[in-house]
Amino acid sequence: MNIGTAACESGLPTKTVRYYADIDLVAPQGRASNGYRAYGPGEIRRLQFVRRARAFGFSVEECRELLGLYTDRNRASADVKRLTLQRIARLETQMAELAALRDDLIRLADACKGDGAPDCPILNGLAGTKTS
Amino acid sequence: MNIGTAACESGLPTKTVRYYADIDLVAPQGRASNGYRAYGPGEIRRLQFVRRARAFGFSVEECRELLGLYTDRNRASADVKRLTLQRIARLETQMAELAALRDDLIRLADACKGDGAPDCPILNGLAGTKTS
DNA sequence: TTAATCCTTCCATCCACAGGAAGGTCAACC
DNA sequence: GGTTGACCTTCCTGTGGATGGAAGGATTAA
Repeated sequence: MNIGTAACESGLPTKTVRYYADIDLVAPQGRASNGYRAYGPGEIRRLQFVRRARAFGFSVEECRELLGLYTDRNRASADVKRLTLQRIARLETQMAELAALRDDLIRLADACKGDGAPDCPILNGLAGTKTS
Repeated sequence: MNIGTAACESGLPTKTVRYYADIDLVAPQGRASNGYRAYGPGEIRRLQFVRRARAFGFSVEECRELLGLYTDRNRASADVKRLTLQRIARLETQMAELAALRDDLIRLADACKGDGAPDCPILNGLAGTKTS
């Protein structure tokens, strides 16, 4: 299977598949006589796996680790669960930070009439001037 | 005021202040005779402004726009409010996406006993195998 | 005087690719 | 046989927003 087909089957852009080969995340089976990368069903499965894990926000390095566990027949699901719980915790933190930001911005926006007046509470807020 | 002092006063790393000068986001007043960047109170205020706006998640380009409005005496607060509301909407979207991810991961993690057993529902889930 | 600190420029690095140039390969069609 | 067009290769550059470091000049305190 050429890289185009592999990309199509795995749902990844060709560039990404080539990139994953470059960084040795998912290496092709080998090379055809013309130098083309050759992919088999196993690589497709791994590419799909990485695509899903990336969509779940795992970094490429985490994907590498997950792939190792995925491929390892003696894998311990405890390790996988650990990574997943870490990822969940990171998501919670990110969400809390975003929520705090949003609340601050909402407070600023609420104080702003939004007309053409030159005195803008948002700018004052960002400038550190007291707003309330 | 030299760049070190300006960095200290504004709460930004020296490197970042220099970077902002390079990309012409906050230019120094001028240069001293020895070539050192010279900052005044006005620049400090703008650096602080950018630091806060960046902390609020505005991109550097948005900061540039906000700075323009901040500096413009005939600024219209409607423009500022528009940017802020856009930013809030973007935050809401991001949070919703993160929440969806988290819920999916929690569902996977819940299905996983987390023992040493080789059959891991999380890996199966990431691999696209049916889990429920 | 000398050591420490500060400043300058320039270059490299991070993440995870994306875009594009220059050129080789292959199948189909006229 | 020629030509188009799709596909493949490598290599280089750029993204955002800095950060780290090297090499070298300036300033300052002891």
